[in-house]
Amino acid sequence: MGNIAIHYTANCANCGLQRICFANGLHDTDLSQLDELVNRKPSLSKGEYLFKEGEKFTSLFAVRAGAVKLFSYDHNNLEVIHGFYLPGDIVGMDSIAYQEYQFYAVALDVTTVCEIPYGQLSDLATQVPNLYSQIFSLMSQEIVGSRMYTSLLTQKTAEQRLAYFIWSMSLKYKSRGYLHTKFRLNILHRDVASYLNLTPETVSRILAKFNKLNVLNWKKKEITILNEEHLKEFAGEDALICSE
Amino acid sequence: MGNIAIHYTANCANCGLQRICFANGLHDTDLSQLDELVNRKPSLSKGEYLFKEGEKFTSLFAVRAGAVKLFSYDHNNLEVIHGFYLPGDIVGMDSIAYQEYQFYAVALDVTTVCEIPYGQLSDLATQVPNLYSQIFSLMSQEIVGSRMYTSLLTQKTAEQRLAYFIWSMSLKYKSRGYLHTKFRLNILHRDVASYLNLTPETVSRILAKFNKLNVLNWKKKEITILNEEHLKEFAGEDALICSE
DNA sequence: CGTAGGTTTGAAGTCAATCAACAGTTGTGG
DNA sequence: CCACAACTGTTGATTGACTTCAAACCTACG
Repeated sequence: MGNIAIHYTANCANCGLQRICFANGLHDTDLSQLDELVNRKPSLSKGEYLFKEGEKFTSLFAVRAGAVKLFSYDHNNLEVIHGFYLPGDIVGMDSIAYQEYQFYAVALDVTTVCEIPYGQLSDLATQVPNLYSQIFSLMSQEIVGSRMYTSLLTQKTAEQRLAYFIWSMSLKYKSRGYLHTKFRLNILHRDVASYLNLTPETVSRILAKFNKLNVLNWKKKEITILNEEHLKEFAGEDALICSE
Repeated sequence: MGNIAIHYTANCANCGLQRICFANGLHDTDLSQLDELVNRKPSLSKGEYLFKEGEKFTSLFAVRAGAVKLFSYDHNNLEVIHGFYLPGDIVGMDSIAYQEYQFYAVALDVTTVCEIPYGQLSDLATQVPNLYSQIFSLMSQEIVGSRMYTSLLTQKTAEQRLAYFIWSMSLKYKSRGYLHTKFRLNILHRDVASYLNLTPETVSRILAKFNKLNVLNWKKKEITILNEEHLKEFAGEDALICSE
């Protein structure tokens, strides 16, 4: 069961995610400049931190593989989860305004990221206006995404929230070209509950219901969607905007 | 009771809000360039729209006086309120990523705004790196602010939410140099309820309680805070970060 | 001065949380 | 590789914070 190390040089030009990363809309020459400042780290294993709350803000991170959760602690020292980041997502933009990271970011699985030093990105952008537009656009999407998340938590029932969450994960995999009706999602039910502002008990009860109704099955980190239409209905008719 | 029109030329250099607007940290020469692209509109009266959902995105708006609410409609055609904007706040940043405004923005009172055409702002910023930093910073603050708002709605009780809302309004007036224990706030209880994800009935009941306990009084658009310490306690010990 | 929209107050209802007990899963050390 | 401990997930009974429904009372403004 030894792994054979596959050796190739990752770069922005050959990255399958460039359409949804900073690289979107850049010319080849600009792309190679962006490529040069990206620091490609070795894989993080489960439980390793990208950054912690209060640390000096230095870089943004683009997720290339795996999954990252962003969280803080409430006054009872319980985790409050602000989001899950999958390949193509950018982590850390909320910390630009401040000198330090605002939250904790931890790998949920074996995860690879591109580290993008913010100072250098910012410098490069002064020479590449398209890059600025791209950063603005991503930040603006983050604001709208955050408003939509708030609507999800406040306007929808527990059942709708969970159905929407799973449906949007499925959509994400679909947009990345993966199978979207059966995929691995290494997120604890407890963490999903926290993200959706529910208790693990409630999540468990709703999953039991979905399973009974043959809508979907979530066992051992593996999600199987059995009835997409039905799932969408549970998510609520006026499905929220999904950025991708 | 006729008004005497006071005639003077408003500009960024003499604006009392420059520290919290885009102008923050700019040199005099850059400031005058920013000043030139700002379009100062005549006052809006109550009920006039800055923009509507779906309209082409052209400009950001800095509130100079009055109040603006940002909202959309839910599936029952009821208003969902995303925020209130007071002097010094910037409206519209969530729409940068898209070609069109994402929400409705309406004046709640007689309101004056500076219209900042986004294309021109963006062009100017390519020549003035400090301006870029300032835009990034404001957007990043908007993201963090949005996360904090979500925490408020999901982690706090109805009583804490309302106490925090009033307390943060008071702080805002304080930071702008106004009296912070007695001020006019032309926001309907119904709108506050919507913003805090409560019903008007619940807001009414809690205000009755605060009034009975001599914590504060909110009658006829006028808020009087009688016991600041007590109000802060009702808002919850680990008071949320307030950006200003 | 009258009326429509906003607010208040009380009674009844509900969704999801909490509490509690058990079952299944994972990971670790002997 | 098994055994045990610690963690994670499930299920049922009960509770509570806020909503919903209903009706009366303001108050702003034509």
